[in-house]
Amino acid sequence: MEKIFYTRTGKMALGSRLRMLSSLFTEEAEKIYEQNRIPVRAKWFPVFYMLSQNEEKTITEIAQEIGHSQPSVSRIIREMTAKGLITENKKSGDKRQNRVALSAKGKTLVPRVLEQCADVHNAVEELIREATHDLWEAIEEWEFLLEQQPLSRRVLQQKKIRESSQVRIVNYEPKYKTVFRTLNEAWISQYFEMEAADIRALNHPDKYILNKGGHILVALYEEQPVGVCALIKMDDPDYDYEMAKMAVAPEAQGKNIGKLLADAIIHKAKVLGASRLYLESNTRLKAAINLYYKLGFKKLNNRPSPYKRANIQMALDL
Amino acid sequence: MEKIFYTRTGKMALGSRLRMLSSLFTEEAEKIYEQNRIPVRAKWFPVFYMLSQNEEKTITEIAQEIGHSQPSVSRIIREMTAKGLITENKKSGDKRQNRVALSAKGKTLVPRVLEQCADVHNAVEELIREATHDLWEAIEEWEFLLEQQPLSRRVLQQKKIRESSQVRIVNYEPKYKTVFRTLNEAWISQYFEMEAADIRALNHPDKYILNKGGHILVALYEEQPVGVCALIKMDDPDYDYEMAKMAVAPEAQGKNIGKLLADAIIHKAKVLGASRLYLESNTRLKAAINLYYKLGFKKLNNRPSPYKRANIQMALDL
DNA sequence: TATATTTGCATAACCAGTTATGTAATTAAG
DNA sequence: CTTAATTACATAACTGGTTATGCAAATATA
Repeated sequence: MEKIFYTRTGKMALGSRLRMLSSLFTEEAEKIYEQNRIPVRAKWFPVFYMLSQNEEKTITEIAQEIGHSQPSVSRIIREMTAKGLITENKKSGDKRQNRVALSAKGKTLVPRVLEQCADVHNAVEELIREATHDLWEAIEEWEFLLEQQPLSRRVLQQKKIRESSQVRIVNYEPKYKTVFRTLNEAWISQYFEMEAADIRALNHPDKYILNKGGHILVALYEEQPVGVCALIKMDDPDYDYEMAKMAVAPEAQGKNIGKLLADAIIHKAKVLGASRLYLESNTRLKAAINLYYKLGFKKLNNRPSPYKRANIQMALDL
Repeated sequence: MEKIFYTRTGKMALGSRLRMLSSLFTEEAEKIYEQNRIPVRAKWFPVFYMLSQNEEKTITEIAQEIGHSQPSVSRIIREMTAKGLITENKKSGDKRQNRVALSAKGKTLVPRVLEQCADVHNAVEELIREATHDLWEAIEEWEFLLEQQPLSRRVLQQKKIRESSQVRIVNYEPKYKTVFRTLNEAWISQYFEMEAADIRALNHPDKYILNKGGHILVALYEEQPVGVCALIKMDDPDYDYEMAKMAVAPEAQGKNIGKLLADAIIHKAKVLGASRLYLESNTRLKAAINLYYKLGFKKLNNRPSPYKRANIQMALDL
């Protein structure tokens, strides 16, 4: 492969580089058996090795132990049988099983294969010593890291980071009045029903939110308003503000906008000197509840609410 | 794959680990396209990327640039065409060529694919930062090291090292008389013809070699004599000894025995206080001549020889 | 004890690549 | 200017793996 291609596509090429390196190894392995005149195919090795550990085994056992699929082992056994390395069907009780073992001819090859195996081991170890970056350790580590969190998840996170950087949170202006109403109407009427308190607040945000000492923030993605959230002054002496009326346009979801809005609202509350935030929601809104937990909100016990849909209430100490 | 299997077979499993890791990447790549709703197969990426660099290209050009075989690109282009991403056959002069380019539909996907490509790049870079062993660098280094000397060569060297350690060089004893004769007869009559001087020396090594102040060393492999070499006292004031009658049994060749014998002979000569060694040979014996050069012997100009087959003469200053 | 489920494995079909092959178009050589 | 060699590419066949499928044997369940 052209080196140029790698450097131009960046780390995206890691997959194909791995493929190339692994196919190089496969080819070389085949050559090694040839040069030692061992009549065993390189790809038989795992099966051969398991059987060299003297006991007879079933196809499925071998497959599990070497991490191949059962049909793959099935075929390798067929090929090895054709070359006379395997005695098949040493039937035990279970007639479904194909208990296989190395034939006499197969057994005579064992020491040579194991010697060669040791040579390969040493050659690889020497390569590792020669290199400054330990490929073996690196693979082990990557297997672990990718098991912790698969590449696809990691890429998704990168996407969110990238898209977050294209989001701007701005203060409410009269031109966002419609957006504030429609975005909220959308999710409320999708999951629940619009209530009197909703209609009041959404139709007259100045009167019911802003003029009472509240605030509204708007999220812009590519300069278009796609999310809103309100910080409403409360009368309750225990709480300073309520975080409410958070809505993100469906087409802009998955871009971390909810989180960015909430962060901005919390920051705003702190700047305003608040020490405790309140919110109410409904457990059907899984993603939202999840976000609130991540922000540090804690569930609290019933407090009267003007909304029928509220079945969970949470608070955050700033 | 069972972790146990790795640890038991040692570094031999490197190939299959690489294969597993690379197939993991392939699967994840497919998922990533899916989760971003990009209607492009992961395996199309290299081709797509090349074409996104705006110019139209021929199949073969693409294949060379991305390092795939031509039929592989041919098929990818067919698949992409079926999905309407490619406009084919933008015919230039050469009617054999299939000049392809992204269609309008294909072009609309370019920014999304490139964005995703950047996300993958960043995700991998973060993984590299997270890991202590740099997989990317390791692969690069291994590609280089294996290009310098392929794995099969390295394994061969390991084999030689292992077998060398099973070789013992011992002094001649009367019981090795037959071996000394037959091993030498074998190669002489295979390549040339036995001459009078050969027959004398091989039948009466005591009289013609040992009693004249010469020595014979024997190489044992698994306690069997498989190689011989003689150090013959010379009359010539310019040279102390001649290294001659070196022979290794065909079945024991490739185990570095020739080298070990020669080293031992040279060492013996030094111990005996010699300062210059002489040998004669024939250029048809490529492997032998090669060995002599490696030992430091230098070609010299004609000196009379009792042997017809001698067409090259060499000397080594100790 | 009859029936449903599970298991072991062979076989088939698929996959993403490869090498080998055939053919038409082009270029080089006589 | 004809013939030979080369080139571009599609197609076929192979490779080393996979998943899907089907069947018979064994086990669990009613």
